[in-house]
Amino acid sequence: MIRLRKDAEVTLFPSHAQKPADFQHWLGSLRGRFEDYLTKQGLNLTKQRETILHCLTEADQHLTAEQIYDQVKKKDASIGRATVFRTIKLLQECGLVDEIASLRGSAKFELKADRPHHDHMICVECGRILEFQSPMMEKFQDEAIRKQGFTALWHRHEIFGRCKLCQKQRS
Amino acid sequence: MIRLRKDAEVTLFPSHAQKPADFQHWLGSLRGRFEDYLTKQGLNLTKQRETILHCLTEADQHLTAEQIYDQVKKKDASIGRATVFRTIKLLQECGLVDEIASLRGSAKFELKADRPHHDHMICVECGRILEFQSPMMEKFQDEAIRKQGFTALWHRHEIFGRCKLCQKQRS
DNA sequence: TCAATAATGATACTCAATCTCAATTTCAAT
DNA sequence: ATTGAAATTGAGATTGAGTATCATTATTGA
Repeated sequence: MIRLRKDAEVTLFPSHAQKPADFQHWLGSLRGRFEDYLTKQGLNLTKQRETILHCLTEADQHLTAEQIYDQVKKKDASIGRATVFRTIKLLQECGLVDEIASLRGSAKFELKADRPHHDHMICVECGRILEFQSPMMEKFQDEAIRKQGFTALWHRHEIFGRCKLCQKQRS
Repeated sequence: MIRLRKDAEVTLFPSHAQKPADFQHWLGSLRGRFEDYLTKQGLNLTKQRETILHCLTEADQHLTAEQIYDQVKKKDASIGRATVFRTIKLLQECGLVDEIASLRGSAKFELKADRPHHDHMICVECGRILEFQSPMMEKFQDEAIRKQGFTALWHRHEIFGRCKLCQKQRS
């Protein structure tokens, strides 16, 4: 028999993460982590890659690659689309960025950085993405993985439906 | 404090579902459910749609639309790709088929029919899809949905990693 | 029967994402 | 600073899954 504390069940997150108080320091530390990873791979932190990371830190919502590209062009119009895609992939590899499947079409991305793992509810009406966390859910997931003898690399848990606001507008 | 029975936690499924003993009866009942849905929508159960459903009942693994198309052509070479895509969509709408995101590229589909809800582990090496079920995980998920005031329509919970066999081959 | 509607298959198209490749930049070792 | 190897880039071509179009065929209900 497993016993659970009721208050440990589920936590809702605000719809987009709050920026750290010391933004510059935070940005610097992320840049450092990116550079460490690149160096380890024999790659360099170019100004394009820095610009793209910078745009992601400024975003306060989940963005598609195209939306990131639009933001990037405001800072440096010469950066190409391919570079944005390539850099997002690098950021995923080093664990700084997570991909979230959008309803249809292009994927959306979020800066993971040091945020705790969380899952998503995606509104099929307005596209809003809500975040939640449930350590107990993770616990049972891990149990399934262990039982199966599987080695998990990453996972996605996405609930599609209608958010509170869009339900109101319907009725 | 919530108390859980340890044996209610996690169930693993065999990698592909077993066929019901009375296959013909099962197929007939699925055909009936499909027809009911179509009729309700003012649509007809054509021989093409019947053939596609039939192929899905015979499959013993998760298939991409293209793979379903290949199977369908063995039964009736005149059926077009578009019809396969359209029919899969109809089968999803009436709850007979579920979509599973594959690692990359095309989606995979499985016949849901009366199988209990389950989630998937997807091996990034060999593409194998393993199934598991955790009522408790669902419970916490529902709690998050309730707290958020969300109305869930469907969800996907997919764990990507390496299966037991592919780990062995690596070491 | 026959008009209205549904369904089909071939093909053109869309769109995100990836690939190619020549040109440029960066780095490490002189 | 110079140089050669390797990394990086941007433009544009390409891929590939899925969708839209549309003329033709099938089905339905009056």
